[in-house]
Amino acid sequence: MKHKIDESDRIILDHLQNDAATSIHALVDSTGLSSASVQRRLKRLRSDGVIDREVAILDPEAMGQKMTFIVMVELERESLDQLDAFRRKIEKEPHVQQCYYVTGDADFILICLAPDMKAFEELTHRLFFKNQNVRRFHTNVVMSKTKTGLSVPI
Amino acid sequence: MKHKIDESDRIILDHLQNDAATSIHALVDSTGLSSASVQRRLKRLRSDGVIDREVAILDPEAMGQKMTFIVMVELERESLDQLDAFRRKIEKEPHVQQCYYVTGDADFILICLAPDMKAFEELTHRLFFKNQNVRRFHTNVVMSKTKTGLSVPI
DNA sequence: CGTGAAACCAACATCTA
DNA sequence: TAGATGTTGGTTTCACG
Repeated sequence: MKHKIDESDRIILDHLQNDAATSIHALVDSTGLSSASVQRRLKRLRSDGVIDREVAILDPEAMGQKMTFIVMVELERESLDQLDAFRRKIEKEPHVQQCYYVTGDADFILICLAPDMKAFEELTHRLFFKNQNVRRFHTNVVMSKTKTGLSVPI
Repeated sequence: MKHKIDESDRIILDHLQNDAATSIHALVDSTGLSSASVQRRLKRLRSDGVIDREVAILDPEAMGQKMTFIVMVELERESLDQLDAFRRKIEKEPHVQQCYYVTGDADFILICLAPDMKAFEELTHRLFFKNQNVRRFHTNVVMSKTKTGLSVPI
């Protein structure tokens, strides 16, 4: 459970979060460990949840999702029930890519994808305007993405 | 280059963005296509950049990055040079996971990771306080992550 | 459908903190 | 003593032709 991550682990993880298909042989080369040892470490890193999952990153543009929006949402009432209700709604909405519950003026910050403005407007209707518990929301349109990904500093 | 994505592609991509290690056989089953066809499609999806890359998602907590911050940054002057300079700085900073250039009050919105408050404070010094061109910045601390990932709606 | 490469797994001896 | 390592070898899986 408690996983002490040493230098070799770091090397392995650094490779994998750039390319999940890195061969064991390549990891053997860069760590200096044996193949068996690398395999054991990999297994542990996965089962301990250090490696959460391995996924393909798709290009949103190519998938027709040409626009990205960052939305700050302020709720009317912040009871636990209301928060959960909102979360559940978000969970089911594929156009919301990320959702953070935060301190400060806003309650939630969302990152949304949509094919165009019209689609986004419809999304805001579904999620916010029709939702009594949303006091207000504020949208920033993304002009360009300087950095994406979910890389963790090693 | 221009990639027309049909229903079978969608099925394939949907699987892969949940699990990059999905076997070709599994894709054959869910698409009804032949093994060869799935392989061809896969190859094209990759070379056309629809599949940008395949990566391991690490658990930030397990890596000692227990805190997440969302930072709105407003620049002093928005000349192209200034924007690029800022971008370059961000690019090199591993603790900045994502960076978006946006419309609205803020110029940039960042998502940052740090082990603790102290480390984040140091980050703000490096990136913002010491930077003449940053007029102001505003931080939201993430209390919980309702939704993470970079999944694209299919 | 067959083939070869790679990943997987188990067993055992060694080393050391 | 408990845990991690390297070696070996056998088995399985899977992509690819």
